[in-house]
Amino acid sequence: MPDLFTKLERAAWGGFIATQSRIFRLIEDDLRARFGLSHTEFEVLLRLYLSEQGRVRVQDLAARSLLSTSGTSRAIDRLARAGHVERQGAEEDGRGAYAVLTEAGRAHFEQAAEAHVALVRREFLSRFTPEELAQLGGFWERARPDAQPRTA
Amino acid sequence: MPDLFTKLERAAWGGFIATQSRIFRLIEDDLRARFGLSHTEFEVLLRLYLSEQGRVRVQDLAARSLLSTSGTSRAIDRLARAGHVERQGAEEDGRGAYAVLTEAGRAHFEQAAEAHVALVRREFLSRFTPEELAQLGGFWERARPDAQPRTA
DNA sequence: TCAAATTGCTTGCATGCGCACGCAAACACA
DNA sequence: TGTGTTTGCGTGCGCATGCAAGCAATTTGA
Repeated sequence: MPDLFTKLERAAWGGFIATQSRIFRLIEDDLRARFGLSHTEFEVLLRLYLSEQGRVRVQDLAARSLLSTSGTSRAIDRLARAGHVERQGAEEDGRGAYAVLTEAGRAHFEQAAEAHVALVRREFLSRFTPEELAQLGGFWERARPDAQPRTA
Repeated sequence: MPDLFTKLERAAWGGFIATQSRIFRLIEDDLRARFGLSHTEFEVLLRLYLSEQGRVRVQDLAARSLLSTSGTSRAIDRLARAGHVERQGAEEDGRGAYAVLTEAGRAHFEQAAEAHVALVRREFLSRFTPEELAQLGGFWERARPDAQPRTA
């Protein structure tokens, strides 16, 4: 491994890793300290917030996140204990369950989201010009699984 | 949050997140399935491999990784059980302990590292031209904590 | 010189996670 | 309608992790 990557590759990949781990740690710590939320819980609240009625089926939450169904179920447990969401049986399917954002949860999330965005701007986005941001966006498009490598 | 980010920001930041989580998942799964290693354990082996004598003090390992001292201690436990490393008391300090790479561990790591590099190339590096890789490297420099935001 | 403070590492405990499993509801289909 | 299968969710279990505490070795300082 010491020489398996070229200098160029090391700068591109190693920097990616370093940046990612640094910023994620900051986000985790900030959300936990100021809002009592894990990144996972924040993601769940985000999905609920973006949804029409502020409610989403457990399964849909799991599918959209990186969490398993059981992990999602437990995240909802924690959020429910904190009063941010409530469980609600699905009328149209007796097996199903909704997680529903409470008013308190909505307010709490809005504050957390604002802080989150500020942190991402401060630690990441603000370092680049608009042109560079667009360029980054283009890079990520090409990093997607279905995209083709340069040398096919 | 729905409109807290601009389109431009969303492309740059959201793509970063998506790329990161996708590739890390691939790496984790591959290392686990083919080499029985977690990313954490791989990191520990890497540090040992890069060291002079194939041995590093527990504390130094912890400082370089994202793991706590206790987490490092347990990672060494697992690697020792698998025969990849051995513990060795420090001659110069009776409290200290080295993790030492065994020959088997070295061979195992070399294979894992090769596979790791291949995966990173296939899923990430190969998507970019050398110029773009250099550009990415430059971006990560500016994303470092000590770097200044564009608009100071 | 020797007791107090510090250091290096390990261990008990609590937490979050995924996997496998269980239960109940829904569906398929004869 | 009845039975076998599938689906949606929650729960038991094992594992990895961080924090706080413990233990032994070293360093400090009067």
